[in-house]
Amino acid sequence: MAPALASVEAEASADLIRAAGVKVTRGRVRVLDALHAARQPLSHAEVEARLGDASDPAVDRVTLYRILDSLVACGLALKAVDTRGVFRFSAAGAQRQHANHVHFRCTDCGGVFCLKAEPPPPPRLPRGFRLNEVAFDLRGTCAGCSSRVGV
Amino acid sequence: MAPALASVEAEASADLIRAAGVKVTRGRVRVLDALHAARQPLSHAEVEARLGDASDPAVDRVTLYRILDSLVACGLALKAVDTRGVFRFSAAGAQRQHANHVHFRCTDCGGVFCLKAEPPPPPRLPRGFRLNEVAFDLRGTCAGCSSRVGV
DNA sequence: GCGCAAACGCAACCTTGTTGCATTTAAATG
DNA sequence: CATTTAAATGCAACAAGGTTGCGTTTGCGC
Ligand SMILES: [Mn+2]
Ligand SMILES: [Mn+2]
Ligand SMILES: [Zn+2]
Ligand SMILES: [Zn+2]
Repeated sequence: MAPALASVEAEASADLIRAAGVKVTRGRVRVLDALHAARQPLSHAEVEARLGDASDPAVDRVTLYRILDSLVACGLALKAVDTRGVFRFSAAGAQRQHANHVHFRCTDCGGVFCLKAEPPPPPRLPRGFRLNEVAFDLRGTCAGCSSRVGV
Repeated sequence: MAPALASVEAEASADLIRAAGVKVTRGRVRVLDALHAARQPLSHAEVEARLGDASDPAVDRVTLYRILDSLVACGLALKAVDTRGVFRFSAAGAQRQHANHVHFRCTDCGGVFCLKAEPPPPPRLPRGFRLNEVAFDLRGTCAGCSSRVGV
């Protein structure tokens, strides 16, 4: 099990990056891997946390910004802004993953939880409005944060 | 034309603020006025620019942030994030209570439109989760932005 | 008018993201 | 494999947008 050499996922990411026509670097492979493994779009800070320990940053902060933008530029990742105004990145192809169900967003920890229920059909829109996406979000405190309220 | 005293619009804004149950201050009146006069949702910087000259700031930067949030909190304004991740504010229509209806959020201009439909009852949550707020948002392009696509 | 909670102004701070520049490296070439 | 070079990286400095803490002022109920 020890991943002494490149894992299968890392090889797949490397191939994607090569096919996209840009240089294959350790940073890009690890970041694209992280995006593929994630169940939700990740912020810069979240990618950073998944890559290296706080003591061993794995990639420089600025380099990570540039890696993320380069993956977007070559079409391997998507960039979108979240409700707090922070950019989030997802591996291309996984973007429609969360279109058909309800989400619970914890206002304490920022965590997103996918619920089983699917959103109801959208109401009729005024003339000229064009619908792109339906977001049915519940906001509150998740189980983890609720339990450690008083510590 | 010289607005030596309070204008008609300022009086209307003051009334709205009073009716919302919060203190009527010069800053709040001027900001709500600016939001009503604007054709598009305004960022903090844009409100600031409309209020005072660069030499005479009219309201403090931090106070303006707090005024904008207070108008949102009492339902007189709506807050949304634009594609750059910057918050934009718009005057709310007749409704002051936005928890009980669906919103359409224009991803082009950041505009928020209150729809008539009310959100469906939330699905059952996993054990330990505490619900605080339900947001049923439709995202897309508003009529105004749709029509000036090619122009 | 008086009193007080609410709002304000100011300084400091934080988070997210960008720019400039010197150094390193992927990978093309021979 | 060695050479070469454009692209990628690391680090420092910077910038915009937004928040926190705290002492002072003010709207407004009495
Ligand atoms: Mn989901
Ligand atoms: Mn920002
Ligand atoms: Zn619009
Ligand atoms: Zn509304």
